Amino acid sequence: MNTFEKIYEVVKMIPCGRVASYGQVAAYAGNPRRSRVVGYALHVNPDPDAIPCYRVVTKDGGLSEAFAFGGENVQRELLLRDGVEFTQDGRVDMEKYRWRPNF
DNA sequence: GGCGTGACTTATA
DNA sequence: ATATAAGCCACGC
Repeated sequence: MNTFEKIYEVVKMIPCGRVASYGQVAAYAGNPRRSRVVGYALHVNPDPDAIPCYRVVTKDGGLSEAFAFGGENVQRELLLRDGVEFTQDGRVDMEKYRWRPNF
């Protein structure tokens, strides 16, 4: 399986109400240094219907500055719709909403 | 195949 | 705290 497909698989396996960081996805894709490829993979986003790129955030739980699949505002709505709350800093509470496959 | 770029992360100064 | 370097992989030229 190519790195891209692995990334897609990982992103698709993110449950509702949870968010994962690029590094996390990259780590589960095989190597945490693939975070860049994760960004590119979501950038091309061949299947946005199965690949909720809005559930992928930076390590700080914040959205990428270049995030523009529809608008940062849209992302906030989608995450809120999934039950994810935002902190006053406009970031996701990674301690509570970070994707935890082991948990 | 090389080079530059990019939705990132980590390490070092 | 910011700045810089390196690492990884895919795409376009």
